[in-house]
Amino acid sequence: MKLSEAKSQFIQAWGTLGSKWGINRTMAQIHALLLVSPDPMSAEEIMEGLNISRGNVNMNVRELIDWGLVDKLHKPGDRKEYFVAEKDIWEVTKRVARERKKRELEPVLKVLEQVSAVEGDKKDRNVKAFRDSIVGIKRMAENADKTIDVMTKADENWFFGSILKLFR
Amino acid sequence: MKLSEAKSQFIQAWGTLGSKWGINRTMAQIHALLLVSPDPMSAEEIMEGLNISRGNVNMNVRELIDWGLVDKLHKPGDRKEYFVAEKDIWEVTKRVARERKKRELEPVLKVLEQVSAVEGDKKDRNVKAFRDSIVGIKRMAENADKTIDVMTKADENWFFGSILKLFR
DNA sequence: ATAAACTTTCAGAAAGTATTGAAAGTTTTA
DNA sequence: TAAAACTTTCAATACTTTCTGAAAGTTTAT
Repeated sequence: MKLSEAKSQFIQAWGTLGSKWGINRTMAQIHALLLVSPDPMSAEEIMEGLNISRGNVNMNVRELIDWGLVDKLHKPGDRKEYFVAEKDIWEVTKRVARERKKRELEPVLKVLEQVSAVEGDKKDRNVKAFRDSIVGIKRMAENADKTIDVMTKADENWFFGSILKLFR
Repeated sequence: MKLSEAKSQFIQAWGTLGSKWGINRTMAQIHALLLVSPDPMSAEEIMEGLNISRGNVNMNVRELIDWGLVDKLHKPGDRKEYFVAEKDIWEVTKRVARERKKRELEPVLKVLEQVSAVEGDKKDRNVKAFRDSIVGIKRMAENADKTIDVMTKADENWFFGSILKLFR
């Protein structure tokens, strides 16, 4: 397989994966493009590489920077801005986990906390069913939350090594 | 807080979470509704509970059944179909993990395998950057894959207990 | 066999999301 | 200071996904 073909297949696949995880397809594709590029790329180059507009590049690159997955940099003697992706995949994984925890898990935990305060007669089966469900979900969410905390401080080999050894 | 209010807040939050994870909002809401209901519900009841159409209920319930999160059941002497959600959240988590692994992780692993076969001169920095990236992502994906295998066979307390103890 | 009770389908409508591209904004150079 | 070289914004548009509801399909009871 030729490099150009391999690249485009990978970019395609990364975009598809992203869109199944609530991430804009183009954003994931830009990320993929930068991941496999040996050098920083300019907005122009990204536009050409993916056949998308300037505005689209700008928006999605900004979002990637926001997630901590891409950095902006300047080359001496050049006024263009260039973009590089964080290449360490474990670092990428941790940043995504941290970000999603903050944006998604934490808000849900807050709601779970609130709705736990449902007033109630223990004999009402509706109240009981609700409480039981919420308690279970809350425990699960708290476990996930703690696990992410731990993971985002760990080294990759240690983390997976330990888990996989444990359950062998 | 009153039960009705708590329920609707929870359903709302679950729907929002779902949509951020690439799951249809309504599907997540139906799931939430069934999760907190003490009894199986009919299509009619779901329609009323969420103010959605018959077709919409049918489609999304089918999808939930497909994911193994909801079961169809019949009450004796009643020709309507009723639906119940799996209430054990650890079981739910494992089924979702298994399903997403199959639908998303495995296809990506296949592509990574394929594009690893890029032909290449080791001196070409483009080839080298591509290879390095793909190798890293592949290793990460394989670790995730194995971890899910292990998790989907484990008991909740054992799984989280062990991880959290390990990193304390 | 047929009517009633229920479920499924699916084309079109509505809602939601992403993209473009031209205009406005900013920074640098001369 | 002015113009060139870039970057950012955003209203309009295109695209994608979801939802509706009426019609078609299926099952059950008599």
